Amino acid sequence: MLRRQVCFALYAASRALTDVYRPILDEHGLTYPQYLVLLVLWERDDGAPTVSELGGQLRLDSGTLSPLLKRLEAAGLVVRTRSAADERRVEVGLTDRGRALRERMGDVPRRVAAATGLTEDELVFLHGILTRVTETIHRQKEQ
Amino acid sequence: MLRRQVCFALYAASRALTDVYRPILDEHGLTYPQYLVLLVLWERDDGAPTVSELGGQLRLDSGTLSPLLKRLEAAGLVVRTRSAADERRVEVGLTDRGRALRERMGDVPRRVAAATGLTEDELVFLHGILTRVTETIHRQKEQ
DNA sequence: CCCAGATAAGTTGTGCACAACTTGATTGCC
DNA sequence: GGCAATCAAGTTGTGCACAACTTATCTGGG
Repeated sequence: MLRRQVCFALYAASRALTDVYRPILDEHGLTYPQYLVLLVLWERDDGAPTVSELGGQLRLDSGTLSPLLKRLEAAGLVVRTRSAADERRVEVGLTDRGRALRERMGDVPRRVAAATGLTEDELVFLHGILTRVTETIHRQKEQ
Repeated sequence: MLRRQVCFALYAASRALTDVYRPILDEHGLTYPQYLVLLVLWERDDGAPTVSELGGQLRLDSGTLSPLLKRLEAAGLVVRTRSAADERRVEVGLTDRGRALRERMGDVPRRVAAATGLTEDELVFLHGILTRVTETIHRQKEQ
């Protein structure tokens, strides 16, 4: 009964994969959600996104992001600055240390993918199906 | 970069699906992990499993389960009793109220599956791949 | 029989997630 | 220009997850 539920499979797989990340990210003193935030920042080093923009990409709200970003700032990886144009916004930018981390963590995705034991094709397929589930759900919620 | 990672897709899909469960489970005053515990108990109403056995099925430790079970007990859905044979163990059994809930929640899986927008075949395939990922990871960890 | 090591559950502390709320800034309608 | 509605970020409170530790019980080798 439990074993047949896709939802449990998804929940268990997500936690199992986080278990794979944990020791790897721990070498850099990061948690998985912190790593995700850095991925977004590395991707668009041009303009520093606001907390909301980060939340839009990761689907996390300020209740989660505010303390997380405070910890990343305390670790010297990001800086938070009030926008001059709109004082409500807070822009999140990388420090040199945060930027430098990108190179040192370049092999993380490959190491994790290897630990899943899936082929390239399976990973692509899995990615497609999961993304579709997520988008279907979010589309329904907006209506 | 972020969008391409299977791990993010898995993390996002898992949270999206929990979002689908939340309002449905909320009707019964349950959280998703609490619902999973009840699924295990409903499945084997013969013998009351111990905390460890529950943890083995759900891959959760006593640090997570102890307070969760205390809340389920406070809600009148389960009872925890020290095993007579081995006083270290605590057996988790259903109350009448906990058993009765099974009927009332019978349509939950169908309602959630519908919200994913996936076909039956896709759900089966997704389940297979996710289970395999989880087991591959856990097998590696044990070695 | 005894006690060292193992085992089961619980506790403590940290870090997400998320709901509900607060505070301060901005926008649009009049 | 004034102010109600909106919006961005942060705060508070609850409930997982999980590591590290504590306490109580059990087991097996000597």
